[in-house]
Parts: sequence; structure tokens; C-alpha cells
Amino acid sequence: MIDPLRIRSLNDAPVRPDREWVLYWMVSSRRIGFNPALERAAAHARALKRPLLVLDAVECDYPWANARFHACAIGSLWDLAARFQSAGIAHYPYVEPEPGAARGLLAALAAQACVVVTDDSPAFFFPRSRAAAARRLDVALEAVDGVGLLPVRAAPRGFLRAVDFRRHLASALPTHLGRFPLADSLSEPLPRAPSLPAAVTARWPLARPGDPLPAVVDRSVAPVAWKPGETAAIRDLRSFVARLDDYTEDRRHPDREGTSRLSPALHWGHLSVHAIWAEIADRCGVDVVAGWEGLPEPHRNFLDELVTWRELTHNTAAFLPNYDAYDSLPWWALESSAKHAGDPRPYLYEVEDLETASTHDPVWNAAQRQLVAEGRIHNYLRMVWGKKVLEWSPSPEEGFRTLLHLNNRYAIDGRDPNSVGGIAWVFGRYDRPWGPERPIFGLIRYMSSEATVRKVKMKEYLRNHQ
DNA sequence: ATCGGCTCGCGCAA
DNA sequence: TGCGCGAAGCCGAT
Repeated sequence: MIDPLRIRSLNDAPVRPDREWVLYWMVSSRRIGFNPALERAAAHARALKRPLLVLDAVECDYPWANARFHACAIGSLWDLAARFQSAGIAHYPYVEPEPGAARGLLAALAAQACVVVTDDSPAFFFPRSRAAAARRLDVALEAVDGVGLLPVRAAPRGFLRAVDFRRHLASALPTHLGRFPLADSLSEPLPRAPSLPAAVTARWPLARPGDPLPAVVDRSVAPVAWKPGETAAIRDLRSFVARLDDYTEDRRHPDREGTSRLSPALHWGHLSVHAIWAEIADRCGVDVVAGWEGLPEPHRNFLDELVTWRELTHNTAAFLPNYDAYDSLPWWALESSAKHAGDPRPYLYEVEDLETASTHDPVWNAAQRQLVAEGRIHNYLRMVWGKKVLEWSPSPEEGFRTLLHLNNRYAIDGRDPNSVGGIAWVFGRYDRPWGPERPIFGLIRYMSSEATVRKVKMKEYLRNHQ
């Protein structure tokens, strides 16, 4: 059974049992495994004895759209198309050829739907687009939260420190581990797939592999080697879990690639946290309901990153107003930064200097080059990368904006509560004051490129990104 | 190599 | 009201 705390009704319109199909408007959970929204839509279809239709649309003018992100979004269409076809589910892959072309498609499919189910997600443009749909549709619209192990909106409040969120997690998690979504949302038989309505496909033609990239999409950020889609994500997951024993030590060193690198798959919804925990639990021979307290240290460390930190940042996105704006940072950090607003900045860079990795600092330049070339920065260096932009910007507000810009434009896991959380941490969120009080930083935790080179193994990394 | 000090806010015990 | 302690650090003293 789907956890009722994951389901929200977004409008007052009724379920209309005499219509043609149940529509799943797939948005941020683009997967078949452990997808409570898809599971919910399938349950409606069985109860109403109607077929299931999945709308899987990629618009071309969402914020930060470019060729890199389009490749991520479109790549999963074909992975899903094959799997929906073999499950006998009608799948409507659509790639918008020009801005605004998709307008009306959801409504056209919803006009023949008994009920519409979509993904819940607290951030980016998703809340606005759901709200617009809720106003427009004449049929019940439900949002189902497949973000994490805990339903985001079931939290009693927003949490601003990991230690407090951990306490909440410890009390809430046992219940929710007992309400796992299905490993295969389509495991139970469904009514036969409808043929897609000709009047709709005539106006919004089905996407096909090899369709050209829409002309309007920004080509200046090129696709990267990361392979999108649930199938690839599960393969990557298994290979990571096999080397999890070394996680605690290896994740610190850029030369070792000990991190999971699963963050893009989580961001695009190609992989769920449930799938990751189930895979680890299975390999360790424990039941998912038992939790990970008894597992070895590397496993616990990874799950703390995956669950505590990831779900904390989603909690922040859902509960802290303007969570991605500078002035939502903690009071002590704003005050300390303000006190140092007049400090001289020995290095000041324009966004363009940063974007082209033209600073005096070889560590920072290497991280920025990795971001541009690969769409990611090694986790440890991502912190230093951020701290330096704080140091080299005319003001912390501008540094904050610059980091969001660089991250949203290049990172394949950007535009996500998690990466906003990482950037906000640079300016003090989730952290505490640290003496001694320094120029520019004030009491905000300081990091240096020089100490980083001493502490972590990154000779090859510096060679590879120059 | 390891250790303390730097500094603030919060939950909890008293 | 006091106490302990907290995402990833840094620096200097031992």
C-alpha cells in the first residue's frame, strides 16, 4: 500500500469513472522501480478498470535548458518507452519542438482521463506547473511524493541542522521503512493499453529517437558522458555498492573516485533512494525495515549522506520560504557577513573569469574545468570551489548568485534542493560559527585550496583538468 | 600525528 | 540556568 502521507489532492475536481483512461503525468520521477506515483496511477487503473496512459513530456524552455540537460531528459524517454511497451502500458513520449508547443497537451489527455496522477516535488519550477494544471483540469489531480524514504510534507516542521533532522528521522523512519513502494510499480496486471488518441498525436507528434534537438535549445553547454535512464542507473548502483567497503576513506580523495556518483540519477528521478537502500540491504543480508544502524561504518556513512542530508535539503526546500535566496541563511551568518562587507577583496573575479576557469588558483580552476567538461565536481572539491567564490566576490549575495548560476548551468545534478543545500552550506546554512574571525568570511567556516592539496590525493586530478 | 582554541544556538537536564 | 555538542576546518603548539 502506498503511504497516504505521500499523496496530496491538488484540486476539488471529481474522479470521472466513465472516461477512457487513467493519466500519469510523469515529471520528476522518471522511472518504473520504486515510484509511488506510478504505483498509485496503476492502482487507480485497476480499481476503475481503465487502462493507464503515461505522459512523458520534455519541454524546451524550462529554466536553464540547454543541450546537456536535454540529453539527460530525452535519454530516459527511450529507456522507459521500451519498458512500458513490454509491460503493455501506453506511453506518450513528447519533445517540445519550440517554446509553448506543449501547451494544451496535458489538458487534451486529461479531458479523457478519469483521474490524473503526477509527481510531487518541492522545488524548481515543478510547484508552479502543478498549480497551473490544478486550476485548469476538470478532473481530480493528485501529486504523489517519491522523493525520499520519508514523505517530505509529513515532517512536523523545517529543520535547520542535521542533528535535529536526524532525531526526527530516527523516530519517523521505522514506520516509513515498513511502507516501501513496489520494486516494480507495474508488477500487477493492468487493463490493456489504449491506442494513443489520433487527434492528440496529430497535433503533438510522438517523439522518435534521433529527432533533432529543438532549434531554440542553447548549444553552448555540450552533453556529457553520463548515461541517463533507469537501466543505466541500476547498473551504476550495483557497481558502486560492490565497492562500498572503501567509501569512508576513498570518498575524500579526488584521485580515487570513491563517491557514488548517483546524484544525477536521483536528481532526474531515474533512480529512487528506496532502490539504493534495498540494494544495500539485500547485499548485507538485512531486511529494509531493520534500518542501517547495525551495518559497517562505510555503509552508515553513505546512508547518512543519501538519506539524512538529501532529505534534510528537501525538507528545507519545502518549509523554508525563499530557501534558495541569500537572505534565507541563518542570522549569525548574515550578521557576520554584513560586518565584513567592507573588507578588502584581494581577488575579485567576474562571472566570466570564473566560467572560463581563469583564476590564479589551480585547484579552483581544475574543479571548474571538471564542472564544464563533465557536469559535476568531485564532492570534496565542491566545498572548496564554493568557499573560494565567497572569498572572491564583491559581496556574499553576489557570490551566492554566482554559484547558483554556475551550478545550475553546468551541473547535471543542479537545479535541485541538494545542490542548493551544498551552496547554502558554503555561506553557513546547517553549519555553526567557526573562529577565528577572518577577513571576508567572518565567522563562516573557512577552507583553503592549499590545505586541500596537502590533505587529499589529487595530483592526477590536477593533471587531468588543466 | 594529535590537540585545543576559535564561536553561536539549541535541546535537554536540572 | 547551565551544559554539551554540532557536515567535511585551520593554525600553531607539542
